[in-house]
Amino acid sequence: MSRSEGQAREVQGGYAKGEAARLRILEAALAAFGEGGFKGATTRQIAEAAGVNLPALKYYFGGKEGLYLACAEEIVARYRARMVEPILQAQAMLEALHTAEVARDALKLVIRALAEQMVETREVEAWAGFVLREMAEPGPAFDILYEQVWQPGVNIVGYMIGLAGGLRPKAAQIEALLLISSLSAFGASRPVSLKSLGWDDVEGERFAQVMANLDRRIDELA
Amino acid sequence: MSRSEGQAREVQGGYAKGEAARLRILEAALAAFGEGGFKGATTRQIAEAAGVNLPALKYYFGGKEGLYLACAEEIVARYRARMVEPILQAQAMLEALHTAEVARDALKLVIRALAEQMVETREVEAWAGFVLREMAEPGPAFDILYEQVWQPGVNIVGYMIGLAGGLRPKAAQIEALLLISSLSAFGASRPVSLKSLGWDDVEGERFAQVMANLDRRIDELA
DNA sequence: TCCAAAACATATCGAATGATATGGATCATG
DNA sequence: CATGATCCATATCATTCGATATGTTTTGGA
Repeated sequence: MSRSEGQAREVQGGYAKGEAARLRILEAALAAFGEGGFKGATTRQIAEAAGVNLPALKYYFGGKEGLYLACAEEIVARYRARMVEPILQAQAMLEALHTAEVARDALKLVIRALAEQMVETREVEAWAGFVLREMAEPGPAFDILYEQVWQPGVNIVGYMIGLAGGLRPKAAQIEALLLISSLSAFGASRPVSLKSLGWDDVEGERFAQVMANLDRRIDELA
Repeated sequence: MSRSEGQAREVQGGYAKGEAARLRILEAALAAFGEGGFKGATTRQIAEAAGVNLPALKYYFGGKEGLYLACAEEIVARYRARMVEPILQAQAMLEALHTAEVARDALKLVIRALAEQMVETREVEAWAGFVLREMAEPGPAFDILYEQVWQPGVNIVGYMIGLAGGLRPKAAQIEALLLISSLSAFGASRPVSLKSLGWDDVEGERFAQVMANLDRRIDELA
């Protein structure tokens, strides 16, 4: 008897080989789910992309849905890894000097970090699709993504917008939603945005141009 | 021999009964594809929701993909029906008086019309999902939606932003993308936005609050 | 070296899905 | 009312998909 019910396996021993395969599967699944959503991606396609055979998915993740949830947790982990520092820094700035101007600078920091996540690599294009899809049509991973990524993000941005200037609390919340949603232009729907702009990437000077627009918008909150 | 190759049927005679069924199928398909995307929706589910049997889909639309394309065309038609008037009005305003202030007012008109489409009904929530999904991951209907809906929308908004104030042409294009994308907060991902705001709809006073934010943003373009 | 745990592979099953063959019911019109 | 076009229903096929039963190879520690 290997492992009990259809549950996923938990790493325990010092076996390193399997962990590598686990990661390959996770990576392939992130890309596949990000593109096609839960139903759009097939287990065979993921297995092939990861260079493993079909039962490996059950072996490591218990099945398709387990793999999907594991992807959500991985996204949360990566999001946190990238956002913890800028958010801490923003909070430090605000504790040191509690003015509207500092709030705007702190907000720029956070928005820049979010934007960098959106733009970074092809890999991120996948998880942006994953998150936005799950927010649009709640699936198995909705709760974890909403509570761990979306809601905290909207809250902190809304809070800072409130401190930043002339918006009343509700208007600040709405502004936070609009601001974060506008980032999706370079997240999930980036290919289209690039086509509209006649660009073929969003790096260097081009990323700076986008950030200039976002920064200007934050300055206008004064 | 009824009709030639797997092609869809074209209405010709004065038969009215079939047209009603055709519309029921189209409506059900819009909702289903809007929620789950091309692969996420099943033909049986659509047929049942429309109150017809399975072969009816082939009979009227030639198959699943034909139905999908018909949905895209229907979306284009509805979009045009709602946007033609505000766009004509905006153009008339600009022809009468070619100033930045008028441009901002004209832009408010167009953005309001777009926002109303996003907010309107549950029905629109479906096609917003349809369009955004197709923009995120190009499928069979990408071309028609991009050329007939997305690109013209971005262009006209970008043009007006350019007229509206202090943005250089490229910055105006970027701003147009950000502005339109921010509307998706109340389009595809509306349920989440409502949850974040503690609202249960976006009507009346609440829609006015959202529009106030958007209008303020347009005023700040000066 | 030995062996149990861990990792991988082959083959196949049952359900769901898109499609369609085939025939019957309904409708508009001469 | 007869007749062909239009519309609808039953039954079934071939694929694809997720899952898993079963057995083999590899790994790392005693």
